[in-house]
Amino acid sequence: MQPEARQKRIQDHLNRVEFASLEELARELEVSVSTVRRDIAALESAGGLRRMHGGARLVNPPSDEFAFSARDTHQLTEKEAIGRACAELIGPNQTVIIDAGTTAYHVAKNLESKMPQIITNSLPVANFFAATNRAELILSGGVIYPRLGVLVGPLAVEAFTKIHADVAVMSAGGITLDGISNSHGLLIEIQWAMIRAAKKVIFCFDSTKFGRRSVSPLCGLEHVHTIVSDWGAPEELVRSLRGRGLEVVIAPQESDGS
Amino acid sequence: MQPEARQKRIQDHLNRVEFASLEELARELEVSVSTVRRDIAALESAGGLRRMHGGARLVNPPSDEFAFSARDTHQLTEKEAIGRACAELIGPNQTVIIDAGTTAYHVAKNLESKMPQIITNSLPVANFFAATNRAELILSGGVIYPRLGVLVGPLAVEAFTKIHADVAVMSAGGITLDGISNSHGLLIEIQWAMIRAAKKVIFCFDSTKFGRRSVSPLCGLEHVHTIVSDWGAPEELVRSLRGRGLEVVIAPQESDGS
DNA sequence: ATATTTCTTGCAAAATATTCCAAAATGTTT
DNA sequence: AAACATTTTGGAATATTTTGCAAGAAATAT
Repeated sequence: MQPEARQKRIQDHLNRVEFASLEELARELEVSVSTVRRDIAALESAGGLRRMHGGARLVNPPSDEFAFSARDTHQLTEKEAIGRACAELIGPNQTVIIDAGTTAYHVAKNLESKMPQIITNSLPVANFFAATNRAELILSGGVIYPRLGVLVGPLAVEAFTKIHADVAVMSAGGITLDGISNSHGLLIEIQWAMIRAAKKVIFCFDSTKFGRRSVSPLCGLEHVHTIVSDWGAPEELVRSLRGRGLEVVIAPQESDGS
Repeated sequence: MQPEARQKRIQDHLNRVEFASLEELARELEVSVSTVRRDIAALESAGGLRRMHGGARLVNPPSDEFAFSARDTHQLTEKEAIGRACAELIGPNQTVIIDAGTTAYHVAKNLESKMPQIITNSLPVANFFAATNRAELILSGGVIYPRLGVLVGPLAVEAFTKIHADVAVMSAGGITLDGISNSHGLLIEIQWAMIRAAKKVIFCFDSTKFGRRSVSPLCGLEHVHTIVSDWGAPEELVRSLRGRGLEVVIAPQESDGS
């Protein structure tokens, strides 16, 4: 097989899995590890991927988690359903804040057709729209928090205190009747700024987050207007939330396209 | 079979498979490898396909990836050499501003070992460092300029007016004795802010940029401390620049660990 | 700390490209 | 149809590129 064809296959493979070990690629392409090594070196120069110890990873990953990780695919269909349902709550040409985090990312993916103006501190969201050109995307400044691809720090907070938005699409680590909490303390201050900047606040939780309390409390339920979750959300808690005057949207299980 | 008909079959075959090896084509058309070789040579000069080691490839692949700023393969080896040479000018633990643009991107790729603090408005640079903790990366805010993955606008300018850096690694569209110019007017204001924010200003140009003048003037040479280019830079202009007191670094053609 | 895996580098073997030439095929003229 | 000129083809000898391997260096894991 010719080098260029092989390199294209490597790039394609990586576009699907985001990270691949050399051995994996060598087995798949039926060439030696040395050859794969040379190929990914060439591809790195071209800029499509980045060489890592043990393999190669995509430079602009479409999501912030490795797609091959089994743990992620677990909640994937739920998050996609939530993404579709939440996107329907958002009208065309609105200004919408997108929080960092996988669930909010799935909402963003469904927003393309609404010609929105998006404001975010999430690198994956930015990458998604940088490629498509169907939305105006404002990225907050900040320092990159390595594992998550989130922008944090004073620059990020400041960006959100200076703007106003129609909607904020948020996600967090847990929700109880006492309020919403998140596991990453660094994000709390930014999320606060997001909530204050938006006229309407939507929180997205996959159903495993219900009744869970993470380390850092984020805000009380009085700051939230709408909650979107999947079909697995505990009925009783949903009822209580509605009793508090919150709109709770449950995404339907069936998927049309996938 | 006549040559013309055979060449048409080759082109058709390639339109289906995108890549084809010589042996494959020879078998399919029942002619010798030599003949196929001559045919694809003819087709290449006609422009329908591109010849490569082992076979041929469609010149215009149907599903070519979206063109992102970092994927520009023009003057690739030169830019990589410039990247290596320029990285050597930067000390460990420095605060470095990296301009958006392919040449500056190649500098960034060589900076990881220096434990730098990087400040940039380039999404490709951010993506490159997104998964490492060997560099602290600060991304300016701003709205994404779609094709290039650059952050522009007031947020971006403001981010650079508020910070200070040891070095700024810049790139631009052209350099003459009158000064430096760039083709994207949107970037001028940001680049100005970068230059003001840095104690030392390094400009990287591949040699094709010498003597070229782009539409928007950016700054005079008095704001520049160092210029890095490749071995193709015109001697006379280099001498003149040195006469003006500028440090001019010419990257060596072969890659050696100097 | 040591042990293991992965990376680099240099080299020989294999695969592919280039150039040239004679045989075969095609076209032209008598 | 025969003789000749022209083009095309297949193949051989020689460069060039690519590939796989192995030993030492570097990075990561234990």
